[in-house]
Amino acid sequence: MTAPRVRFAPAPTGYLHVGSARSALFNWLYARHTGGTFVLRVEDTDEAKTTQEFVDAITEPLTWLGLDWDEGPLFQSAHRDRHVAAVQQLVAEGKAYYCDLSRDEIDQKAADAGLPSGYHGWSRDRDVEDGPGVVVRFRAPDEGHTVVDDLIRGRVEFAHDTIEDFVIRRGDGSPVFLIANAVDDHDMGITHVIRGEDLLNTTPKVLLLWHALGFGEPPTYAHLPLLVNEQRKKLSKRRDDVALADYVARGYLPEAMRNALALLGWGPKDEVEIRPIEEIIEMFDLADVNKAPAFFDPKKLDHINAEYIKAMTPMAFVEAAEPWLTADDAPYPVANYDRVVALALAEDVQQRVANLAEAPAWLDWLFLDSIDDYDEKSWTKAMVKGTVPDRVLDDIAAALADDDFTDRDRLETTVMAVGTALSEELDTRVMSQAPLRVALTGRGAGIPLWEAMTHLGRDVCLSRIAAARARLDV
RNA sequence: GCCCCGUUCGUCCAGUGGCCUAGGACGCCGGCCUUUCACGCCGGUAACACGGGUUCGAAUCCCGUACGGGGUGCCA
Repeated sequence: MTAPRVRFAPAPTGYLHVGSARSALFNWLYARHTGGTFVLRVEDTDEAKTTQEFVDAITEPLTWLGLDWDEGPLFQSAHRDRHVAAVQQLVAEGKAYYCDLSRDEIDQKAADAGLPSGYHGWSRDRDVEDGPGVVVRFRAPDEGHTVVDDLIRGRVEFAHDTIEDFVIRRGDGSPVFLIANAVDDHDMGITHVIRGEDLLNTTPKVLLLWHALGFGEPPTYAHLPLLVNEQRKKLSKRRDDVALADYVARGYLPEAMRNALALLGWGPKDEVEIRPIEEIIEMFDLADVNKAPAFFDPKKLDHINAEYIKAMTPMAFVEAAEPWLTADDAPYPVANYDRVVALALAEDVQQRVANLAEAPAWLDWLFLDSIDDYDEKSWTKAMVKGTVPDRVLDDIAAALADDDFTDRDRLETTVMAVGTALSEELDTRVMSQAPLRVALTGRGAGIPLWEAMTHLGRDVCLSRIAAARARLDV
């Protein structure tokens, strides 16, 4: 048995759809699992010129995901002569014919004849001459059926009388994808066609052309279940996040995205979901792919991404997060960003974020010149409803007045001691950390204070405590 | 309308005739840890769409019904 050759054949639409990315991934997994070849082919059959920008919109996300291809990108448009020749061959052999009927005329004829809408072979024997606006239709068999032996779905039968004489060349002379697919898959020696279920219905047409062209043994097909949204509808560009680039922008890691995508329609038998791609390649098998559509759950993606983030080294995390940490819209003056500080606090941030884009919000107070906006609820809770916040702040300021702020443990001990002392004096529980946190960060929750305080430094800490204390008296 | 596909916890997946009083993960709920929020740990919630067969035995095989989805273009 020869090594499999699979292909991922996206249309150049200007972005890579997550559903397409999943198809690409499954092709890639199958190729890597079997030691086969993964071919990238851009399906630019239509008129529209394929610009470099549109090609990049496909290759960049694939590269980001780590899905390397062995051949390509090949362009369907480059083989147009072959496609046209195939059409001519079919016409010459009487297996296809010219038709000059417009869509309106076809609808009219169907209505007049009381037939279901659609084309009913009216031009088969009209001997239409080729010319501008004239299409070529394939003479579909009237009887019998075509069987698609699908690796995922099993045997699927299509009765020929339900397949109309479909167009294989447009009025402008351009071949449609059906014939281009048959010819290219044949010429490129593709052995397995792995794609979305939305293409299942087109398969018998391609097979019919394949055999009419005398191509011999056709590829094996495997139709993947569709990716759907919460409403169980096919992911649509309009209301769903379908562009892979959007996920990149929101700080998802390629390894996490790839892992998450691999879990849609397939799952490892040992039930360990988050694992190295090498293991997934090892275990992957098309025969194990599910048939039912899968909802791409953002919550699950977040969880997987969070796990990958926690597993990163602090350095790797900071480097990966820096595009967000140093973005123009960061919640602090970007010039204040300090990698050393980010690195020192990375682990605390890593266990709190689901994606890289969330990182700046946890570190903002370290890079802000001063706290100008206190979170209202936090302020109320710690400073208004809290127990003697004024005393807490005063005592902390006094206790820390001579500290050099280099020892995180000492800072913690000192601050906690203030709470303990006050608790005894007033015979009630006094929390010293809450007012301090609000004074320093403007919020009631966040990463641990102590290490961060050593980076913020004595002067900044003390002045923020004083600022909060002053606000308390207003 | 016609053609095709599908149906295991809310979601994703495991399960390919007996190991299933159906397992894991996410979510959710509760608890522990904690002078923040998280993390972590422990526990709980919850499903074989329905009806007929076949079989000693069915989530697993067959048929039907219901529901959902996809396709019905000179888009791919």
